[in-house]
Amino acid sequence: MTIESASNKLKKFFIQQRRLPSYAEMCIIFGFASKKAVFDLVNKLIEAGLLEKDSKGKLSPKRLFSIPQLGIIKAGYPTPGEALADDSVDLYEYLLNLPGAIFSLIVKGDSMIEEGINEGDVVIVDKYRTPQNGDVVAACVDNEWTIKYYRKNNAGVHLVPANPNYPLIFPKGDLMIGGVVISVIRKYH
Amino acid sequence: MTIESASNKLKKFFIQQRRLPSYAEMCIIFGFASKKAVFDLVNKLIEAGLLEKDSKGKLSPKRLFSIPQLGIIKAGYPTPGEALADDSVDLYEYLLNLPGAIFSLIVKGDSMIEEGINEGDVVIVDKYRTPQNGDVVAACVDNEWTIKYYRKNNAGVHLVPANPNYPLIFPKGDLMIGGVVISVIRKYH
DNA sequence: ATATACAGTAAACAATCGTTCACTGTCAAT
DNA sequence: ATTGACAGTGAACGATTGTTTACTGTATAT
Repeated sequence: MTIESASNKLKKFFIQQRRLPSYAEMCIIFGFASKKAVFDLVNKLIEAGLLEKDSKGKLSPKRLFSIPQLGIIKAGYPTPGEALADDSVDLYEYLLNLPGAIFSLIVKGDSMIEEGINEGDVVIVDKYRTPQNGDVVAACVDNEWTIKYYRKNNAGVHLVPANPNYPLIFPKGDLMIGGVVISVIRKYH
Repeated sequence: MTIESASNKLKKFFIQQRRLPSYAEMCIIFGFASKKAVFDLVNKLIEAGLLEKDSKGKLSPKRLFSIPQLGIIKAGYPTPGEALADDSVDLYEYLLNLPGAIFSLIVKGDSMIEEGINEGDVVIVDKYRTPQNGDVVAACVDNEWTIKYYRKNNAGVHLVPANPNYPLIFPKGDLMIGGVVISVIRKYH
């Protein structure tokens, strides 16, 4: 049983059950007859930095779900750059740290395309954040949901699309801000 | 102790420890002196659909980290639309189901801005996916990393930026495709 | 042939696990 | 004043936990 194969099996279990298996369960997963074999393997996984034990000796995934962050990539001209860093970003942690009062929406249309929000993207909206000038907001204008820039001046609030082909929106009736867009997630394929 | 407050405390614990606390630990977290009080509260959380017990009676988070998906938002003109759905997307699950051989990069520059990839965005790259024509790829051209469209014709492979202000790249030397961009994550603020 | 290291088995350990039971107080309704 | 419903205490339960120890092969190196 290689470390690689073991960590994959733990990963699969964690995704399905949202917890790590006990040593007895690992016996089944790994095909061992003795918990000692699991015990040794787990210690290797800890040494490899994939798992860790907290102060109470309880097991938890450490790097099991972290995505190695290789550095900064130039999207403009390729420029002489430093070697890719060996850092790692924990998206797991990032997502779990989102505030409590959030919801997500699937974007349809292209009025925010110049902001880099495409059709099909998922936007995550914080309900209770107070919108600042220039924030991307999900708003309900005259009973329809839309996603636009939030603008406020002494004339009042209006909504601006990032795509200049679309007009500004000056809400005639009621304007309800559903929340401020705090994250955009796009999945290719 | 309200369900709301309890689930927030569990959430906080899970984010820090990547596991649910035991009933004894919950006593401390919730401020109870008896595990029975915890037992009752956990049952309420299960009834509320926030936690669940698997076939072995082990506790795991259910909706604790799911983000309610309220539906589809029009980013173009506000159009008469259906009421927002009461579905829910589990980003937690989405992230955990990413393939194994991935890494992430922070984007610098604006050559992919028309694809909706902005400076500061995090792109997630699958190392081993075979790039198709039109895929966004992270490539190492003449020893520099860059992110571009992948184009292949009978003349060979070249890289195309989404921003027309930048030139096509015909690799003189070696071209190494670091991988295919499978996801883009942007965080505002 | 012998020694050494490695990987797994099998059994036992105290500690902790989730669960249950009988009980205590507190509040609201009758 | 009495009742009933809640919410929590405190102690006890068998089961399971992670860990340890002694042992068994099997392969490699000397």
